[in-house]
Amino acid sequence: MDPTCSDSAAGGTPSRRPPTKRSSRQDSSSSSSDEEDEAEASGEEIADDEEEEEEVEEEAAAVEPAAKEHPAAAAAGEKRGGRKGRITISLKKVCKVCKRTGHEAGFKGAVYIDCPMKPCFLCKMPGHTTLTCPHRVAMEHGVIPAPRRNASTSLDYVFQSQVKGKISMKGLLGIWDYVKLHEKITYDSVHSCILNSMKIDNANDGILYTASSDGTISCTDLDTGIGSPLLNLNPNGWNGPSSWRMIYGMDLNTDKGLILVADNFGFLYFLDRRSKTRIGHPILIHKKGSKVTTLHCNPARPEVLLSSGNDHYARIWDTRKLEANSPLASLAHGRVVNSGYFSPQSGNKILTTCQDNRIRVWDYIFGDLQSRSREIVHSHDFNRHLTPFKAEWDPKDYTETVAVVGRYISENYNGVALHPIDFIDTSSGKLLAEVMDPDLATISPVNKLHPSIFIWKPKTEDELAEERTKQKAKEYVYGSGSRKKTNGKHDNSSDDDSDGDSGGKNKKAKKTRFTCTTKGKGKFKV
DNA sequence: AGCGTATGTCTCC
DNA sequence: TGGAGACCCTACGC
Repeated sequence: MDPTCSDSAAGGTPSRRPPTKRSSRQDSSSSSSDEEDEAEASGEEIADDEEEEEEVEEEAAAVEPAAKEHPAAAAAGEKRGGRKGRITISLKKVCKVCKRTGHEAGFKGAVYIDCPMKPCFLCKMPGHTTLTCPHRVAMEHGVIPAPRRNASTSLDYVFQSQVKGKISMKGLLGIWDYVKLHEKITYDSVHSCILNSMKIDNANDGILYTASSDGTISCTDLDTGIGSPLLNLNPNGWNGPSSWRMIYGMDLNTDKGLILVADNFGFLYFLDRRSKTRIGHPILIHKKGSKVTTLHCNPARPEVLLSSGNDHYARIWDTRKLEANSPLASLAHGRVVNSGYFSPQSGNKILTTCQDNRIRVWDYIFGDLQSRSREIVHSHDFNRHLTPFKAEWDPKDYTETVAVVGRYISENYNGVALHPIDFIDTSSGKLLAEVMDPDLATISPVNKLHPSIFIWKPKTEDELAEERTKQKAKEYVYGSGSRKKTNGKHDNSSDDDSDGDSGGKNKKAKKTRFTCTTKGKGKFKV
């Protein structure tokens, strides 16, 4: 029944991998140093560049004292079954990424050092690393550290009970009022696999719809906790991964009383909310066999549907005349599209998150959709192990410009690597704020902003006018050449970015149309 | 503290 | 076309 228990898991640990053609550049640094050891033991020269690093060599008889200082050497000696011969302990710098010597990549304290042999991890362009990427968000400017908390709070309770607690089951659904934490209820019988989407039916207060990788849609009454299944795409149970259907995308069309559902094979289903029955036949809306990641009904025109999928497309549909291969528009992306959302008020804009490390914005869905209005470089290209990152609109931002999205690349916060949650002005690509908390050391791929509680305060007309004046003064002093320097050859957010540079140069980018209040905990950079 | 491992997509053969 | 293997900053249990 559980697809995750299948034998479909690919890859495996490096130690299980058979040898490949890349014999001189093996997967792990340990294996490559083993090779060097072997080579030296047999008198061969090592082809690698000789760097200035020293090598310590010990005779087998002297292993014991060496092992005290170098446990790895002892382990290596044991592995070889006490084979007599010279033990070489290499102190060469070996890059974990490209396996070459002479440089290192990885964490140095809380700062991650990039491999200079690879393209930039952030914007994917060659010639520089993440640290020097023009799209890099710098932490050093205008940061006000949050006070470290020692006292236990209600959040600590949640953390202790949920994160640290032993939760071995999958598909748990927890519901609580955040001011009454002790009344939290956990349901373990609603789904048997991970929950991918949840929607509360605003027209029927207290009804929650959930979509899961177990292939079912459930409807749960939040007051009574009574749930009922609405749809099961795997009525015949587990017959292997090739036939197991999982549901990721789901949305409600409250006008028509419909629930729209999409599976990991590219098909869209309609459910009638009241009769709890399927309507019509499944319709192929993305490449056959590819996952549909999100569905979103347009808030102003509920018959207009946005789907995004693993086939590198986001598509707009008219659900009144829906047929396969008949989208109103197909929006091409560089890689898998993690999510796509209409803007929350007018529904005229589209915001997508793609695994090519770019957030894309279309300003007007009834205009020319062939090319996106903006493309914002942002670090979120991590899909394995984690829920895919999804940028979302701030639902209470009437100007439909602010989006929230978690960031993958960490920042050094008082010696700790933390992953901020970014607030981005999608009209310019500028970072408005980043939120961090030492108690939140994990990555936050999915974030929901409160529908009514503001952490943003729109600027007054006077403040805006003052900023415009300051900006003009800067342009006069520095000229307009900075944009070229900043963006270089990268085609990023600036197609119609009249303000000049985008995401990375944040000393200038910090102030735009919003300020951020210091309500609550965590760190805000404005 | 350190190791093992689940997990998804992409590229190459 | 499909399968095997690679993959840069995880999170968590043992």
